[in-house]
Amino acid sequence: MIRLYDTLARHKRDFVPQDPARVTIYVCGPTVYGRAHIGNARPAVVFDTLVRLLRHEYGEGSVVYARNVTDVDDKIIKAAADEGVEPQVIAERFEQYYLDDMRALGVRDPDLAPHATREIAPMVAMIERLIETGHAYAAEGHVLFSVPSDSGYGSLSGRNRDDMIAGARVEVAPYKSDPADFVLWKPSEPAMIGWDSPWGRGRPGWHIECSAMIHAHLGQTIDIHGGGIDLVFPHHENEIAQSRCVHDGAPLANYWVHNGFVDMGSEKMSKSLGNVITPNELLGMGHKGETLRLALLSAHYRSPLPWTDKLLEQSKATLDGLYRKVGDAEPGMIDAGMIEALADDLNTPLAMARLGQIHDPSVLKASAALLGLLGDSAEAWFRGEGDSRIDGLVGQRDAAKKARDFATADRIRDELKAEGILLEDGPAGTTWRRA
RNA sequence: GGCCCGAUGGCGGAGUGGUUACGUAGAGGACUGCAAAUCCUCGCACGCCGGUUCGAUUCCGGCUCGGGCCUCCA
Repeated sequence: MIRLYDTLARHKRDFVPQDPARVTIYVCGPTVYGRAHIGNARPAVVFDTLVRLLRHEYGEGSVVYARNVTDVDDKIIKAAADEGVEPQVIAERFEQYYLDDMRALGVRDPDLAPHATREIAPMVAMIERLIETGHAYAAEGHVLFSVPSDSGYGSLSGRNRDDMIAGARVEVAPYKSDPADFVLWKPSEPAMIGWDSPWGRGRPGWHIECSAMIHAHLGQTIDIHGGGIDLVFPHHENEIAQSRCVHDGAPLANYWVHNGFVDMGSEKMSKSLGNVITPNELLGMGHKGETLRLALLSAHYRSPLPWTDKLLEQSKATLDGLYRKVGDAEPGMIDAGMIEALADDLNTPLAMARLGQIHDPSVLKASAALLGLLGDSAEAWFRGEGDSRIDGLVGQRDAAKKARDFATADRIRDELKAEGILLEDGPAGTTWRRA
């Protein structure tokens, strides 16, 4: 039995899917206007791990995982204008980068990747329905969701309308009939990307996108909805309101799962704070994707994760040890203790501890796969590309050692060490690996 | 101001009302030509003050500090 902390219920709950043969999970994906940073990578890795666990529990083909791509958005429009290209050019470029970066971290592609620009019709239909039922209204080319029309509003984030208005930091637009109302549709100027609609040419608001695509691809009520903790309000709160009002009160998701932030120094990593580091940069510095993945899984997903060089060192050292142990084993049985740890609200640190206790290499290999780790051969992990020059030098040193010319042997070893090649003399001869 | 989290050994990080987390770093030993790897051993860790209890790092209250959200945000 898998247990998950449900943000809506505010405690851990036994996970019971509506249909074990079709478990549905939707995670908010990237808005593709820039390169993903390591904080953006956390939900991708966390939910990839959750999906691996679900597939193990319910069967490979019994889980439908959707992660959307927001490819129309004001930041994309701005980036496109800055470069003098169409928004689509920006969106396609950064989506590709995103996929490349996430794959490098061992994140498998989702089953479905709906794009906002390809799903305008369902969004318009949903907005029309909201207007018909009195939950939305058109004003000055905009369509707004009427928050006072939804009595259940605020249940996810735990805040009421008065709190929101009292704490509002943004000026209220004049066309809103209530300060808490949010945009479903906004007008586009003639030169700007847009679609025709009953309310004139325009583009969708951010929140309606997810509601409409979830309904179109996964159904009225899904099992799990995931995303970063910052999406709880307003994004997910608004999704809930839209979907519930359209579907006669049916819940949008039965479980709400949110990951915590990656911290840089003493504050969160975010583009607006300008303190980001990207997987792309880290990969370029010689760190391996798997090291980044382990680092992201080293804390429980709901805790903040401080990102430091030391964390990367320690993650790398841990993987070195695990790869030494696993060698070139074929996957066998999965360790029950590891599954138990993951099933308890995806306790990856505990799962890692269990992993370290496994002695059988084939059990280790199979168990680590559930975390998306140890997928390489030890050979590939330690050496990467083969290198005949190094093999030659190792041979020379071997000969020197046999002749008891340790000065020469040590010189060769030191020279290789200077370029990051470590030699190890074992009973079966000398092996080398990259630091 | 409103709402919500967290505080564990050098570092990262689980967990538990009374017994070893684990990883990483470090110390000592074995092994080794020397290293590396490996194996063995080691370190009075649970923010502060009260309370409950035979006993609290673990439960309750207060405090201090740190962090997040309050319509850009994973």
